[in-house]
Amino acid sequence: MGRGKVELKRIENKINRQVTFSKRRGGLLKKAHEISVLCDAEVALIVFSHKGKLFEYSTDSCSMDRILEKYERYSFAERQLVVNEPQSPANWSLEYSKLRARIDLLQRNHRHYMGEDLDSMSLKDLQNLEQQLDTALKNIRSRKNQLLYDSISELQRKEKAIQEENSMLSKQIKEKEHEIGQQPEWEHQNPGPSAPQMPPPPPPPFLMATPHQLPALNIGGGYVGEATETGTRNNA
Amino acid sequence: MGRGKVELKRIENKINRQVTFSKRRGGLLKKAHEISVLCDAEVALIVFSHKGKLFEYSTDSCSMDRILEKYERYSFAERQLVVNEPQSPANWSLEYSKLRARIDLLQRNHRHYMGEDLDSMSLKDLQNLEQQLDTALKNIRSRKNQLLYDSISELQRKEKAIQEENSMLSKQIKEKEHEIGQQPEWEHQNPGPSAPQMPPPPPPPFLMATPHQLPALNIGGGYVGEATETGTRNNA
DNA sequence: ATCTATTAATAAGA
DNA sequence: TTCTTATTAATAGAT
Repeated sequence: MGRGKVELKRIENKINRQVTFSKRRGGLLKKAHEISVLCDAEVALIVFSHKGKLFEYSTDSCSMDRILEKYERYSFAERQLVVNEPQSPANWSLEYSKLRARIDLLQRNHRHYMGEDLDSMSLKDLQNLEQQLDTALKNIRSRKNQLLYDSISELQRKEKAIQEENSMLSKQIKEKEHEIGQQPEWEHQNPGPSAPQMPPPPPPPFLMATPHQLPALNIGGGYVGEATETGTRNNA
Repeated sequence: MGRGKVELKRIENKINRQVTFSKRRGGLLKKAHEISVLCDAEVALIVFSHKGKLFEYSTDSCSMDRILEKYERYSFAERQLVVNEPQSPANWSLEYSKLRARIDLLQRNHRHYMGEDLDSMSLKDLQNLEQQLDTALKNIRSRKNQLLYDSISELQRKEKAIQEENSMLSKQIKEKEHEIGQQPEWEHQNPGPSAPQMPPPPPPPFLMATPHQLPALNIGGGYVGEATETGTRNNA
């Protein structure tokens, strides 16, 4: 819109670029505000000019910080925060405050995840948080069950191996007896040397802990698992 | 732009609002990208829909996180929030690593709270985490219900006040009629001026959001709500 | 989602 | 920076 189409590439003329920036920046902030009001959306817009000057807009009902915090809650691709060790002493102070800021943010967030400091949160935020925790809880329980099942399988495997070893040993003993001759006392003490059916061992102790979370522990039968994933991510 | 001017206020029609949001969101992201390219600016744009769905744009040369980090640096610089700066240079390095360690911890923690990175956790850890999240979830739901009940009380209070005002006005009208003489037409238009039993108002809109989370909120009769949206993430 | 009549944004020029 | 104006772009309402 304007006297002539404009190609989507960096404007090389410096003056022109600055003028365009100024105009479009106004338009962008305006549109951000409009969608925020018209559609009841939460918008956070940050623009740094080429020269590094900061311009920002955020939906007034909540501050920029609040939206960024919310964003972090969503964006669980955690920032790995590549902080280069400050080189010169002049940078120390700056880097230090950066870290402090980040810690504050994380801590605030964490308190929310602990179900604390909820007074500042809106109903909608609470609902989102609830959903996230619910999903997390499902994942955690799923993982826990997986560990339990693994343990059980391992124990069963061991049991089987030991039983087989047992049979083997019994057989060997019998052979020895035949070679050397009868030793009736032994027979008495080991009445069924190769008894094929031993009673199953008691369940491992941790199974007693939370019985209600293991509704269908069909050991040796089909696998019972649960798939959980609510939060999906689309990238276009 | 469009068939008719549009007033800068919340679009009350839900369908309309959603359509407009979808269209303008596209426009906004596009314009953000354009200014970013044309003018060589760094842009970070975060939009949460009314329902809490996240949309974002950030200048590709640097990630969203980098821009947000930069923003925080600016923001904090402006607020001059220089937190207890370490005093002697000898301490700086130490303090710095301390903060780093703390951040790493918080981040790892946060992922666990999101139900991620669980492979490294022991069964005991998982059980603890489960317990904590369960408690947190209870708090959050409790707080949410508190908000809902507060809203309801407030609405009921208002309703009562309005009804009383209504009765008062009706009474005044009747008195006027007596003074001036019969005006039967009025009587017809206001059939029951001080009707003591009005039908209950519909439940407030937010009640429609998550029916299953409000097991006992039988206010003004039953209702049927709609399911909530899970947090998804789009990147354009 | 697609189509257009309109309005809004803005490029270029002053 | 600001104003003007010719043009393009965005989009409201309808389909």
